[in-house]
Amino acid sequence: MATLRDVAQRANVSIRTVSNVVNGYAPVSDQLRVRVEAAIEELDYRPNLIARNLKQGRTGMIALVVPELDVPYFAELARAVITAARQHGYVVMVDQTDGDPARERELLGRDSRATMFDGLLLSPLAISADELRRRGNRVPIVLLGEHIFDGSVPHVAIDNIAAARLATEHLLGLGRRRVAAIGDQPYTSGETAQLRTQGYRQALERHGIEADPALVVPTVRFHRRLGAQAMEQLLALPSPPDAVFCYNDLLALGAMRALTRAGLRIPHDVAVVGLDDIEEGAYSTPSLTTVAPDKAEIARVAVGMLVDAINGGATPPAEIRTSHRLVIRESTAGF
Amino acid sequence: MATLRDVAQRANVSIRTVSNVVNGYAPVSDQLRVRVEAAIEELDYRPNLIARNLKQGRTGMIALVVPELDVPYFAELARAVITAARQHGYVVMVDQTDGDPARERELLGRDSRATMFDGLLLSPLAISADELRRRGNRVPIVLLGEHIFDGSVPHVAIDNIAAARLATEHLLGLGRRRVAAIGDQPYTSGETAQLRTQGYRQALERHGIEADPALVVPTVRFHRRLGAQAMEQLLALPSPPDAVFCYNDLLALGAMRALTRAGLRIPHDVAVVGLDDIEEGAYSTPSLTTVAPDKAEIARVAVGMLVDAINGGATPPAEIRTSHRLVIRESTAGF
DNA sequence: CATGATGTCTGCAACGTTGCAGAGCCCGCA
DNA sequence: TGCGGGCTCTGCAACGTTGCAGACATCATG
Repeated sequence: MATLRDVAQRANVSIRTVSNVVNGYAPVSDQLRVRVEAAIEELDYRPNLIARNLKQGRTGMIALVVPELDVPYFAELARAVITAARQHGYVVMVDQTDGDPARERELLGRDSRATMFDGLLLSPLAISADELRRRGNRVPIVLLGEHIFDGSVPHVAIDNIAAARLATEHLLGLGRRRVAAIGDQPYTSGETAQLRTQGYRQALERHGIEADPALVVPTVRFHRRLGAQAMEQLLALPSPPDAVFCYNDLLALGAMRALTRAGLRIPHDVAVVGLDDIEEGAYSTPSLTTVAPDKAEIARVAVGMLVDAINGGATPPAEIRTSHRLVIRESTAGF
Repeated sequence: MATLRDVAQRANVSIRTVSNVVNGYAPVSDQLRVRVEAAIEELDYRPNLIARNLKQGRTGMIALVVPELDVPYFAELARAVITAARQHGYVVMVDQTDGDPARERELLGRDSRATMFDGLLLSPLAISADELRRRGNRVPIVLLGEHIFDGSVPHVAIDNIAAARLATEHLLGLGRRRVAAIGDQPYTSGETAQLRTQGYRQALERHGIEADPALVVPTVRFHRRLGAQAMEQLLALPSPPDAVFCYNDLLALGAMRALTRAGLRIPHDVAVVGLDDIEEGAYSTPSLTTVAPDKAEIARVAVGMLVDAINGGATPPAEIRTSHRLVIRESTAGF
């Protein structure tokens, strides 16, 4: 690989001048510029970005860390983040933790590659705010999605309680009275799920319906298969539900699959609502009513905050609530 | 951020010794090691990876470039690549081109960030082998997926002709005789699609069935909506098909959606086969028969070749065919 | 013609790290 | 006691780039 030095030698100018030509910094006479550009061309010189990064103390890269990249929600979010980052001149390194707490913690550890990035977008599953706070002031971090939040780390998420309430009230509005919930996670790291359960309960309460504990089915993760299993469990109840709010679309798609297999009609026998608005739900049979977070907005806001933190240094840690809306499709609207 | 120098000062040793402790290179006495480690701890020192990279001439990062990250196939592939790369000690920068030829070419251009990576995995849509060859010997590249190949760039893909033939013959084996194909791309950059069309034709030929041009519907891209549109077009024919081979699962899911909406039964009226084996197809209603490429194998082989090229220097450009198999589900097997 | 202003170009140092070669020390052995 | 060898530790230089300060030439101006 040709370096600035090689080009300088060939063009018979100083290294510095070549650098000036490459970056368009200082004024360079046309004569020299032409000569330098010719040398660049002949040697097929390309700037060594690593050296440039070292010198400038920045890489122009941010990292996006998600649990699983092939979960449609994260894939769609990743796409939005890449697009948003690009508009600020950043590229995105995507990594996944497989939901493994140890892998999440690696990020904060001593040998983390985090120093290669100007900033970090993290969608945490297991890591606590406490751990994050203790990490000292290193690379700027913005959290994506809900998590216990103590004000020390900026984060961007929808209002999970309101979103869950909206979904549940939609089902109640259809006249359903035995509304189940799939996806609760009543243990430490399941804050998002717990908030959604709160929203679900609030909606029931507002309609004067007593919550039936048997109708709230926890799942360790938010995958199709677990949604199907949970639905089967609900159908086996003495008095099965006439509607289900699933904490994400994958659970809902799995639940619909189980309903169909059981010979039940959606929404006639059981209405289904999801959350995430992944593209798959718009094409499923039946198509899925869902609460849609504005992923582009999440990405835009999060990347914006991160870039501010990178440039400005001290942005006040903020907790941003992005918008969501109900998208009504066949799974609650007739077929 | 503390540097080696800071730690060295605090521990009263040379910079070099600190470096040795950090990297475990030379033997260091326990006494010194403890002192250095204490200083590291107190200053919360972390190695500057950019400087290390510059010194060592490698970054430990490879880039994966795909058209669209939220297309399930690419998301699943990306996950497999990240996993495979991790086992070689590499992390993966994922970028997407949105299928924009200009964005693909940027990668090879002078100001590309490609110099930040030790290697490049590229799933090209628009770029030609010719352009790739001309790029001179820079970062090692391995291509993913089918593309016109002249032996100058290594690439990894399934045998598209065989895969398409397998799908089509499965439909013919069910006794279907009007087998349609959705997804042809009879223009420059559509080599993958063209190969699948060849396989489709070969299967028809082997069964002595004359190909009906009206049954081959091209689509500009491989998305659900286009699959639905193509299916509607086929249903409008005077003599509609009794089976469809879709060039990927998304097209197939869209097609099934159109069939269901039209009140037709799958597979009773029309059988459907896709290609890619995305998880979504296992949970659709009906679930989707598909030809499954071994994505883990693709990732493993491609990353392996890339790492070899990075280390060894000159690996012979090879064209690797990875395996595929037919996964039979409800869309061709009764409901 | 002297002067300063302007316009080009350059050398030096530094970013933080690691490779290399060698310095100093201590130990065991003759 | 002297010497060689092994074990620790260190200083220097370099990776390829850019910031800075300044050198030099040219030009306009008084």
